[in-house]
Amino acid sequence: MADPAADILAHKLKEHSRLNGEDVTALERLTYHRRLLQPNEDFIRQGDKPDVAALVLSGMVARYHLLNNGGRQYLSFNIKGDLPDAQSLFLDRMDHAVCAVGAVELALMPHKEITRIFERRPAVGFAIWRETLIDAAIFRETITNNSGRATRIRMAHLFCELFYRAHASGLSEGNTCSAPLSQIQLGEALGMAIVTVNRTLQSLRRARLMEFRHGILTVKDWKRLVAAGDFNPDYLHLKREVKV
Amino acid sequence: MADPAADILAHKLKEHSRLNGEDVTALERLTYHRRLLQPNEDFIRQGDKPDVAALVLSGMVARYHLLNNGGRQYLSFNIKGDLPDAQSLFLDRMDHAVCAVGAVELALMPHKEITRIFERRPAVGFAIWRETLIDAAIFRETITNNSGRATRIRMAHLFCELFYRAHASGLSEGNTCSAPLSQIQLGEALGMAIVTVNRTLQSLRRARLMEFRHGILTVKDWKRLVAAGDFNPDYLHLKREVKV
DNA sequence: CGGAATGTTGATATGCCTCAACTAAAGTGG
DNA sequence: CCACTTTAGTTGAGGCATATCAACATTCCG
Repeated sequence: MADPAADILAHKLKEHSRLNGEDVTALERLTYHRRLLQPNEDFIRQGDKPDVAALVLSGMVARYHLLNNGGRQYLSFNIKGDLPDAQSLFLDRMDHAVCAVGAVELALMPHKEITRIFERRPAVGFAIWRETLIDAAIFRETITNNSGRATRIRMAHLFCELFYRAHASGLSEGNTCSAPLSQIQLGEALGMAIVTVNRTLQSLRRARLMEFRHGILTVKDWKRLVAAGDFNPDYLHLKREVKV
Repeated sequence: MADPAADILAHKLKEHSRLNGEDVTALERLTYHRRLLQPNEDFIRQGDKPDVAALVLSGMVARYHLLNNGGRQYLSFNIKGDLPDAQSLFLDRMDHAVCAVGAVELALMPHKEITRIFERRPAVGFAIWRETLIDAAIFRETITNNSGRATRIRMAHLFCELFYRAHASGLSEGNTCSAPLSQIQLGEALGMAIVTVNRTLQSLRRARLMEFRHGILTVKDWKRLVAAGDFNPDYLHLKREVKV
């Protein structure tokens, strides 16, 4: 019987790539080591040299930079099916850290086993490559979001992305999804002071676009939230249209 | 005789990856079509579906997003040896545009020929994959730079990166390098108003850290510029130490 | 030489950060 | 289980950095 982690991985890669039966079989033969993370626990630190790659099975992880002034800059958030450190397959040292947001379950796969698959099943390699390219596309969008958009638009955009990606991966429940972030963390992701985060959240709530409480995002009016966030999901490069 | 473009490509990939003689031979057998771009000319637009990948032979190209409000957000700048649209090998549609900054010479290589190399020379595929991963690392650093750092640090960091990368590719001349950007473009890269760009440049010049005039960056005091920009080149993932 | 784009300077406005105080919730130990 | 401590969230006031506006200088380019 195949490890359920293999299903999660195969399912995720099929969101954007084509895999045949043998490709999936190769994924099923990988070794998956379980690891549980406490909320806020660091999984990888800047400078580490991992020899395994992680697959998120449940919960949310965050990638971040430490700033010289002691601050923290969140770079992206990853959910079930994501490979937050796939880059470590080809970049020796981590240039950023990865931590758990809320409780997290990971599956760890040895680099050597993964790269060995690439020799016989190039399509698997291309799918994971594509996964890292989508990652990069999300980083680009974040540059634009954090540099070029006003605070309210910026925050709406982040929540659009979080909900859309959760929804596309089947993790939304009705008009809600889990995002166990504090306002402090939102500020460190969006480059805003906490006070501003708080007031911007209130503004979005008063406008009946969305609510965010206790780590639960509730979308009240998707269409207007998308408009308020200048959100266009093309950059996520999903194979199928995702209806919200 | 091999196309000089092949040398440029092989040389670039060797900045971070190991290639053997056969790998280089494979690169030499690629078809390289020349294309010249005028200053400011768009090479690819958002939504395009390229079937060739570009190699920068000379000059500088910029990748950018168009904003809904008509503005422009520059995402990164690429110089000789860079592959600004390598992602198009595996992502159908461009989620951003690429334009020339100053006059540019490109070599275009058919996607099909490149992916055919991957079958026989996986090391070439991994090297180009690594190239796209370094790209992503630079995007991450840009998120941090534009979201988490004050204007003066932010600008110093950008110039550190531009100089360091030019220097690593052998494109610096003494303590200067070419960066044919206008102050308007700097503002659109850093998320600053033009007036602020102008005054921040003056501040860096008065402090005798650097000068930027007529598209020429002159480093007056590298050590202090690095300190002023919180610059640490680890994120560029170069194989060798680069002494400035 | 004239017109457009870019760069420079000064003055003003404002969005957001900082500071501060307080409330609410969550986690801890007796 | 409840006092206690800590962390997260909320509200108000004030100041500063940076955007915006406006005028002018300079360079570029036809």
